[in-house]
Amino acid sequence: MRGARGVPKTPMARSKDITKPSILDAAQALLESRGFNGFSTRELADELGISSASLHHHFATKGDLAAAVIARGREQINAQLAVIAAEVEGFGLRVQHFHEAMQSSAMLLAMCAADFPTLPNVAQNEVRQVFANVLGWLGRFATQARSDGELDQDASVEAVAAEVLSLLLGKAMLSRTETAMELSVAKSAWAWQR
Amino acid sequence: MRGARGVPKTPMARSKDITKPSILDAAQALLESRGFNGFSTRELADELGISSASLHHHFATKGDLAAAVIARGREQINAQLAVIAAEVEGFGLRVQHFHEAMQSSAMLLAMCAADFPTLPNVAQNEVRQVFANVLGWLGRFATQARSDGELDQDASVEAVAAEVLSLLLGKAMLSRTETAMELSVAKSAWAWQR
DNA sequence: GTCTATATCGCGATAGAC
DNA sequence: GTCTATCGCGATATAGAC
Repeated sequence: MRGARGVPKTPMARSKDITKPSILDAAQALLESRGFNGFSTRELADELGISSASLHHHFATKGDLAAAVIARGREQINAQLAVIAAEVEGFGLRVQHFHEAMQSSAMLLAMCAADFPTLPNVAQNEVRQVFANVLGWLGRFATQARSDGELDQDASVEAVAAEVLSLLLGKAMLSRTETAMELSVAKSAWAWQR
Repeated sequence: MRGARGVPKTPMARSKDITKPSILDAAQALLESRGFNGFSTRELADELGISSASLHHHFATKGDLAAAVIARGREQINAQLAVIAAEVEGFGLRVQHFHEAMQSSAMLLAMCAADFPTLPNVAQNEVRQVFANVLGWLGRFATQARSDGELDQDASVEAVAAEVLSLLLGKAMLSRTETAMELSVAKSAWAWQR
């Protein structure tokens, strides 16, 4: 498949090319830093060096754009979770790897949660899916950990999953306030890591 | 001090009165549900049954309004923290009471963190203050707990404080996504509660 | 302290030429 | 697929009468 002037599409875009991924990258950066209602499509277009009309050619509405960003993030997250599921053993270790792997996605997830009630429906649906995926993944291995005795028999797997994810989201939120405090991972934290 | 028509100002406002607290209540509700960039001053005015011009008479700018909401929240929080500090013993118990008492403020704090980069300066300053207060409070008692042996000697008090607050913020964020999962407090969670 | 009316701006989105 | 130009609207905020 070739572009209008015979330029191959797939190979590494040379400097000036506007590709969907490049749009999504810039959009995600704005979404993470300012939130869905905190940036304009014009601003994004300017940053990409194109007009807002051109931007709307690639994504008809701002909601579609957000949905695409989230959908891409979800796929990346799912891929990372699959790797951890396959290559890491034990709930404590999996949670630890989860935490590390999700560093790159935590802010997007957290801002999507914050903006959720004001997001267009297409985007809301994507957000629901990511969170269901992540909570499901955590819940699955929490259940397994409970069977294996790594978690207390009377622990609520939903609560454990929600806490693991909440801690990730909360740290992302806290990091936005510029309140000086070490956010390094505590060695003190979790019961099941002891 | 009396109003224009000889009506006493302080005593319990009768149904139709627009008082600053009543404005702050409505503003806080919108701030929590939609975020600073997700609602308009007109919307707030409509909800209060006054014109947007009247609203601007009470608070000159949207930023001033947000700042006032946050300042009020900070005072309430500080009062609650003081009570816990005075009446509760032990870090584990204090954290537990902290969590319960902050339920009413968690969403405001979390949304302020999310919106932080886009907030007007007056509001940002208020946000910085609340977070510094809360983290300071937690850090103070974490330090004490470390001295008392309730926390490991090599634990980072900053990290512990940040984690306690992050978990609170994160749960508030997660609750926004409508992802079905029990959010009840896990009995499994914290090392220092064991 | 409330109102109507308006100023001024920026937003998301579209039209239509190239 | 990009552009210029513009539409229609809603945002924050102000002016000035009552």
